[in-house]
Amino acid sequence: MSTSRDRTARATSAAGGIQGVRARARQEITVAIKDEARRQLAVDGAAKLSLRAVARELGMVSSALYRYFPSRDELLTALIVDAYDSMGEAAERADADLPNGASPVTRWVAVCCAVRQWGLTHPHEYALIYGSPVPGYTAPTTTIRSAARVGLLLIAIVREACESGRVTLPPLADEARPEAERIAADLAPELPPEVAAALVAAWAQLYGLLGFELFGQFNRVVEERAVFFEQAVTRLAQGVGLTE
Amino acid sequence: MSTSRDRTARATSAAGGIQGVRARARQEITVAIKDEARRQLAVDGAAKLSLRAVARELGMVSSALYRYFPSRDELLTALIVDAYDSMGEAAERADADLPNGASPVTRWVAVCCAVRQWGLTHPHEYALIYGSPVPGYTAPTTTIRSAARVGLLLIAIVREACESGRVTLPPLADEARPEAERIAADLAPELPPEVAAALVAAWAQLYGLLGFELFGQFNRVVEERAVFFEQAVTRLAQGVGLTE
DNA sequence: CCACGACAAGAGCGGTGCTCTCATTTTTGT
DNA sequence: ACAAAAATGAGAGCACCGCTCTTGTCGTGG
Repeated sequence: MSTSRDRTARATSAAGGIQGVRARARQEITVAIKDEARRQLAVDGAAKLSLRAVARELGMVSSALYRYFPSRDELLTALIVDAYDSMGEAAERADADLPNGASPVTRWVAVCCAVRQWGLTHPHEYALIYGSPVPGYTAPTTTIRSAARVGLLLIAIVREACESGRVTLPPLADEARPEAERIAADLAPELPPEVAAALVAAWAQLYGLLGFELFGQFNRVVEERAVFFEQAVTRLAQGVGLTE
Repeated sequence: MSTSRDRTARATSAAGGIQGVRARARQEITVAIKDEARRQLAVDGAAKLSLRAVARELGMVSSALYRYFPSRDELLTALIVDAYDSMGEAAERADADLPNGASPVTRWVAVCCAVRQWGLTHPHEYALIYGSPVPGYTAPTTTIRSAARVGLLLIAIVREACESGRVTLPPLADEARPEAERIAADLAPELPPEVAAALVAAWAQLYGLLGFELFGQFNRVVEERAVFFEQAVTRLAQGVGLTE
């Protein structure tokens, strides 16, 4: 009788920690699944990611996997969120690693290059998030926070540059003003409308450059891709009005 | 006896034309397969395109389809080539439809808008060619001719603008010069290196803008996408040095 | 201590891409 | 003109896929 009490106690304190062994195991298995899936993703690409193969590799039967992810798409969604976060973190770290007084242009270029570097290191994950997310599909709310990290960082850089008077941009054509004002109001009210609009455009263009490099469109066209990219994103910085 | 001769004769002249009935049938069935595949692509996206479903819809058995396309990937490649051509044709027509003395900037914007319009009309086909073509994959030689059409058109516009002295761009930073010269030499020897390099960057950036719109990255960010796009590609034109 | 709920395992369903064999039909060489 | 050769279609079958359902086991909370 005392033994059984001991066992119960152990289950909810010593061995299991605060959550109990089961909750702990669930968490561990969940990340194991994601890790293995990410591994297969990096090798074969998203199209060939197979729940059965993941399960097989983990020594479990495929149906067991559905206790952790209700479908293959849900697994992919989880990988997407992780990828956004991984990329966002890389970008933020690149910015944070800069010496304190770094100029806005320097920060902008550093962040862009960090994004590129992340993409080069994780091409399939990049394809997963910026490739072809089924046209018509809108990301679940849980992803948008992670997805926005790089964008928010770029906004912050430009905002700070703005506040110290290091952003100048010619005024907008009349027909483009209203939408620019809308964008600025939604995205960064502190920014002049023409800067906010230019920033959104530059943001998209950055991923155009990177996508072309990663997806082979630059094959036999651009060779020295690092210098080409740096040159292009420097001009992008000028395009949003960053002057130093 | 005369009947058998007649039948033979018909087979190689009247009914079959110069090529024989079989070659003709092969051609027709090939396009029928591609049409049906394109139909399914437009509905469900590339991931769900299924040879069996195509065969079923065409009233043939799935194995018969392999007489026309050796694999699902080959079918997709054929669709890719057609998509590039369709898009290239749309762009070329938009340029050709302009009044004769249209300025380079006007032509540039018109071509970009035509590309956008094509993408909006064929989102899944756009995703097929500019989405995620398996990182590491290099397009078969047959596709590059079709893939280059829009690019060549943009080059032509800039070249003509250049010849009439309507292109000016600040000189390049030293470290970016060699690669710019390489690009110019390979792509358009008539163009100044800084223009050629800027053109390649603008080309990629155009697809960044379009991809973000088509793939939902602009959801809840940009609303008036047509005016935003036109504004952005106008600035892209300025970025390659087009002045009017 | 026990009933409940989380879990792993297995069988199974309908689908996929692709291969192989076999009969039929067209083309082609003599 | 006829037989050999090549092209085509049909069908069965293999291995794999995502996903569901049932069954038995084992932590866990009342």
